[in-house]
Amino acid sequence: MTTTGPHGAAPRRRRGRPGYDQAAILRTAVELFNRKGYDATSMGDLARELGLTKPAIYHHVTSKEQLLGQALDDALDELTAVVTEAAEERAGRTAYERLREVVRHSVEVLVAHQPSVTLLLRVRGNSGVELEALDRRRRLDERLAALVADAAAEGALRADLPPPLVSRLLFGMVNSLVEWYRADGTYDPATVADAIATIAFDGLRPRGDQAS
Amino acid sequence: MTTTGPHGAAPRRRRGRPGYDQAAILRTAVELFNRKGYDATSMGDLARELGLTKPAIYHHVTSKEQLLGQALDDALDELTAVVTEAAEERAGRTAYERLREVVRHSVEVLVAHQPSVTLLLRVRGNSGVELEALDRRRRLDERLAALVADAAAEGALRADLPPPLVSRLLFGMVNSLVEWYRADGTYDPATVADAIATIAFDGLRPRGDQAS
DNA sequence: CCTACCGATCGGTAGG
DNA sequence: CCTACCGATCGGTAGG
Repeated sequence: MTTTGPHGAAPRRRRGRPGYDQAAILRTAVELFNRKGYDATSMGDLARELGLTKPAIYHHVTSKEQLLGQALDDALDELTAVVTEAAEERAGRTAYERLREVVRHSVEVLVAHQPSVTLLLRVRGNSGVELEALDRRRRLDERLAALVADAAAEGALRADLPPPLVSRLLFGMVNSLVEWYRADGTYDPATVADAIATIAFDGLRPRGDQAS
Repeated sequence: MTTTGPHGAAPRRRRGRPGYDQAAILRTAVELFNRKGYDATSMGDLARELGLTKPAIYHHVTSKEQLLGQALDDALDELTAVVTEAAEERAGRTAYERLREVVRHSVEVLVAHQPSVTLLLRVRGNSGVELEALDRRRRLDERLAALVADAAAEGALRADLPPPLVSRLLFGMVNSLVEWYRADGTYDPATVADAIATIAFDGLRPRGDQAS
């Protein structure tokens, strides 16, 4: 990213507009991809939003698909780290405790990386980049399902619900965050993480218990 | 679906190819829209899938957007019916009981109308049809939030969670169904509805007593 | 970083 | 003269 760069074509002298770097273009692109959908967003839309011409974008970026791939990698790297961390904490912690931690850390990642995670959760598999992302995501979901199964095997989860179904619904609730969460101060991430854990593990009904 | 139909233009004599009716084209279109995304699906794709030429489709359908609009209306009509039904049951039923019924009926609608509901949940607002659907959906979400607030005011839900947040998360879990549910016999709708209600209201941790 | 374009494909419609 | 379509192409725009 300094002097010459790998292409020999890196800008040595600055001329004209101050210019954007790749990261700034990526941020704007991901924001547009989420607002309109990836396919409905044209490189012309992105150029207008940036105040550049369409060809100018290709000075910083090789393709529209590359922008998508970088966002998906960001989301997947972060989510993978959450799951891997929990797996490495095996010593001295129950699966239930690790599952609760995964839920909490997942919420933190969803909030901190909401744009790229939102994009990930909407991928349909229309290209090589998308199919690769779907595959990585599927492997993540399998590791989460295994963690839920371990917690159930410990007896920490009620036995009358199939663990794979529980995993789907629990992380379905977590993932639904990206559809409505706004970092506008209404709820901070810890409040949301607590609410999800409370609903999922303890239930909405007041404790002390009664039946309908 | 019988003899003449409401338009007076029902086919009295068949000639040429057997032909598709509007409903069959809509079904195929919605399936494609969900598989590839609305914008990534061309009318040419739809024509190929149906074994027709592209102009032939326009014999039955006025535009691509009309197909989208019909699917979104189907989903919204069904979901509105669920919420309205619950509101009309006010007499003699608590808000908590009605909320549980809404969850159950929502799952049934999501399963029975999965293609159109899936489409609805992915709408971005890129056209007039989409903006209208988003608006109807927002009004539905408000009615659901009001029902959750009523249940909380009754004391049926724990007081330490903000009802608007509970509503988001509860129906986020319900809606996540469309991302993975397959009517392949793995889980029947009643099992899924029970699992969601159990997780949300009673929690995943084993209870001293469980009645439902 | 722009002007000027390309191969292809888009949603939709012409005449027959 | 109708229905159910076809081959071809419209004006614009996509990513590059």
